[in-house]
Amino acid sequence: MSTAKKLELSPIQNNALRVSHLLRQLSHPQRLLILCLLSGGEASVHEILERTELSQSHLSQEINKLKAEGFISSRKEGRLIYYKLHDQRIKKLIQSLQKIFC
Amino acid sequence: MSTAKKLELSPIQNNALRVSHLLRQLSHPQRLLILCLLSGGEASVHEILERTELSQSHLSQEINKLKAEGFISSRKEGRLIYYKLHDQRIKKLIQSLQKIFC
DNA sequence: TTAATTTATTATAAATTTATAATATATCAA
DNA sequence: TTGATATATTATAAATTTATAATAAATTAA
Repeated sequence: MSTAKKLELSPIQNNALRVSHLLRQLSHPQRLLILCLLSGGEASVHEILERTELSQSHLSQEINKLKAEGFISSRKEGRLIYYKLHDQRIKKLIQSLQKIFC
Repeated sequence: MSTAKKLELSPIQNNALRVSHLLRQLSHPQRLLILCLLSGGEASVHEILERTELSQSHLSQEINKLKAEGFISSRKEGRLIYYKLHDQRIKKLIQSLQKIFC
């Protein structure tokens, strides 16, 4: 049903939907910050925790969202978990944002 | 008070806040579409209405938000109101998005 | 084994955003 | 002046997002 509805959309509407959905993830300050940090390379959850202003639990949830979207991927090493950017388009976007706004 | 809090933030936190806030505006499909349309040049509310999937009232409200953020500006001509992109950074961002995702 | 550390999960309260309906205002044409 | 058209405003219901607290699970060190 929602699939059918999506298929009815014009290509432009569809693009707007796709891209806006993805931008929603970047529209939260701490999530954006996480992606910026990771654009500089891999980091453990603990390292990210120190550089964002989130509680442990909250950070974990936000990381989950980014992972669910396929933006980041993880690697386990002992009891640490390292995350890194997984989507090249997101990497490009972060770079564009830095170029334009920072 | 909230000002004081903002001043306490590190420059990086501050950037994340600024930019995420602005991305929030682009993270709504029809708002993003409006900006994309306007990146192709001026358009009247009525023209925008025909190319988005919003009610008249809803469109007006969304346009208001974009205007309040300084993303777009208006010009009145008779009973029509024309809007156009007002922020060069937003224009650049829309172009980047199109390049990366479309 | 026990305790400490690192990360995830679940439930939920609080805040914000989105959408709808009703109404208002301004401009023009007849 | 009246009616039609274009746009804005206000109130508010509904949906979504964000944040907090409590708890769980996995790993390592002692």
